[in-house]
Amino acid sequence: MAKPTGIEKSDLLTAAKQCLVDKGIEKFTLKAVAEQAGVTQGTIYYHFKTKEQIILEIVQDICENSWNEIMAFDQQMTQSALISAKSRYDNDAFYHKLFFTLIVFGFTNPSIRQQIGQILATENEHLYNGLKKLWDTSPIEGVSLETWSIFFNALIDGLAIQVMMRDDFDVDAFYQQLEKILQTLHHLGK
Amino acid sequence: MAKPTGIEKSDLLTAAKQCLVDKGIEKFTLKAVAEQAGVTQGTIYYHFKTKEQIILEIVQDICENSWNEIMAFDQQMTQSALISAKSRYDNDAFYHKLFFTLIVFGFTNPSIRQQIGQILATENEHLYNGLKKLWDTSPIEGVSLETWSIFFNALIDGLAIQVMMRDDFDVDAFYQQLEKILQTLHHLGK
Amino acid sequence: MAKPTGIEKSDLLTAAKQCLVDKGIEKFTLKAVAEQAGVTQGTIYYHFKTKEQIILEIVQDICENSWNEIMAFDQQMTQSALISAKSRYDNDAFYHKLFFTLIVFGFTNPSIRQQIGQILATENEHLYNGLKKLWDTSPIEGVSLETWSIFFNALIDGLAIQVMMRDDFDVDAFYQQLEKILQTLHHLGK
Amino acid sequence: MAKPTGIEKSDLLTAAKQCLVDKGIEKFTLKAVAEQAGVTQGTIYYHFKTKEQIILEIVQDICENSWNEIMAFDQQMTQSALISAKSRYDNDAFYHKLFFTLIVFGFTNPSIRQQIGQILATENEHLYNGLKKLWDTSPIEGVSLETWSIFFNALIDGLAIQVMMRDDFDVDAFYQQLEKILQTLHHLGK
DNA sequence: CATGAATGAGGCTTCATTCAT
DNA sequence: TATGAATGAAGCCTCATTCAT
Repeated sequence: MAKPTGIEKSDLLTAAKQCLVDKGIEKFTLKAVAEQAGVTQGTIYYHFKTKEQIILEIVQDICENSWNEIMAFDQQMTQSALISAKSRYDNDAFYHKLFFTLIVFGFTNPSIRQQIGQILATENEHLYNGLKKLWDTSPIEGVSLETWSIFFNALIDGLAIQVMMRDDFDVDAFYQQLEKILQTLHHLGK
Repeated sequence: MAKPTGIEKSDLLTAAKQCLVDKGIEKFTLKAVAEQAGVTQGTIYYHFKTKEQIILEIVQDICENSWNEIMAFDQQMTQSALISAKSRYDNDAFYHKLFFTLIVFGFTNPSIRQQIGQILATENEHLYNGLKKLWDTSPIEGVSLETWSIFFNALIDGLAIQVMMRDDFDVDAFYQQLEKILQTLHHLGK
Repeated sequence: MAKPTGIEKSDLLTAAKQCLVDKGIEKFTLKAVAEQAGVTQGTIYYHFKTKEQIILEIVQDICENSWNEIMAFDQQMTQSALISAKSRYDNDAFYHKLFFTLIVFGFTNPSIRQQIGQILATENEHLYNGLKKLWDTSPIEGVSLETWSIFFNALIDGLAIQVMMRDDFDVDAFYQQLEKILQTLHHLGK
Repeated sequence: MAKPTGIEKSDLLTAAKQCLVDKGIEKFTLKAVAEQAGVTQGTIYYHFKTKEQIILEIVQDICENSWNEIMAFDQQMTQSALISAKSRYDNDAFYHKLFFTLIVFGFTNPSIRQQIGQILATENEHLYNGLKKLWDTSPIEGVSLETWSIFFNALIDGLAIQVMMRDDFDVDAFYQQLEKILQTLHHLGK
């Protein structure tokens, strides 16, 4: 008993994220996390002070790490990649479920809420940088690029909801038309 | 003991909604609902078979009733009313919190998920009807009005998230610029 | 509301017996009895003061009524009818289950225990009367007919247990050999 | 809080048996077991998955352990020891109450019923072995020793019922006459 | 470092019982 | 006479958390 397992905090966080998405908020128990990670409950308490702390660190982790991966598309930004990359169901249902779950946590937990706000701000910024590369100026006068970035970020999240909740949502058809909207906007700017 | 209270199922549902928003998923307990409604836990079980049933009936209730009130703006639909009405924070943070909470419930509960999908479809339809009145044809060729309704519905939900999670979000400034986007789209269609 | 249902105490007792056997002691609830009888729980409280009272009246009912039917075989008493009649599984698994259930109730309820004791005494007496008709004198000197009646009554109950609890119990084979035992005893007495 | 108690599963089972006999099926609560064992309810759930599991393990325990003690008489088997040993009220009212209680549980729980059946089969076997030592051959032609063992086992259980339920049952007088029956059977075999 | 045993508070649920109608 | 709404106590069970080893 009491052998080093070589398990690190990040492993526990990964297990915790998986649990949160798989079981939902109500059944997100430390027992479940421990099982998922292959350790005992006691071990979790060696790494985290409380259950809430785990959730907080998940949020921080997303803020710091996950974002990088998700925003890798930053590089080869094209027209509709703007939106599609983060929204395609297959790629990130997991991420979006996790994200929305944390948002709902945020409703009653100021500290989480604030961090989620921070993440959103960062997302907006990333989109802003992407837009700057694509568009010389805003396609519509009086609408700043900052506003456009918020606009698209909101669109991304809202679409994720539709995709996740509606079985009959035709993602591909929608993106084809979305592409046209973006092209039109692009031409407006010239 | 055991006197009629004159309390009806709808009162319990109202109390339950309030609790769900106030306390969050984890602390959404039947004790809390009972207290909120001014009855005993036993009474709740006289009206609902299980806790899950309460949540299900909340979703159904939203589907059937709440929507009417929220969509009252259907009548005097103007340009940006399209979006703003449902999104203004002060008006319906309650509704949006409730809605997102149920969405997250839906992640792990197929039966709820399906109903939420239904609600989204209905929302899309309402927006579609509003758009038909505003626009003779789609402002952009190849983009159907159905797509636009999904587009705006997603935007509404995504914005709600930003509004709810970010203290520094300047709602008014954003809506002013959103208005311009809508005007531009409107003129495109001519 | 509040219509006479023509339901009488005996109907409720019948329903209660059925529940007791079907659901077992732990799940013997008044709700179950009410459903079985097709009335509401309130109705039960019109006829019985408490749940315990129902059980008590079941015992009394068995003591007074059921016994007559079960002991109808008294008339055509033959050799092994002595035992078989009351023991054949198909005929009275119901009765035996009820009886043993009440016995176990009696372990912790003196008033029930006493009545069960009374029932057993009556059973012994019935068997005694049957034996008197079959045998002029006891087949074994020094063993009274009273003892034989207890002996056979115990055998009947003990066999019922074996029959009820063992799937592989070969009732017919056993009774064939039991018949031989009884015949031998019969001849001993001559 | 949360200090090792040195209590083991077998201690909890012992406490549970005591409760089952003392309080009866209906009042056999985990709270009662916990108090009897001097632990908290939570501790019980650390060792057993459900309440039903406790009952199941009681049955298993009887099957494996108790039997050895009870059947110690196997060694010095004499005539009526055959029956008396297991039946004398003072010795094992506890065991018999427990046993009958479990039988009644078995009525509505197949898994328990099956194990009880197994126990009965084992009892029959033990009696069979005892009989083989006492009797060279069966006292009555056509009646196998297996049948006799079932016969006596049933008698034992049936008598236990009479002894437990009737205050006025004269155990000693009955056993004296039972002895005579056994002697007669013994002589028949010669 | 890590564990397993233990805790106690609290959650969901059932149930006997009551009472106004 | 019968009912349905309501109650509150109690039951089973889960869970975050603690602590000796």
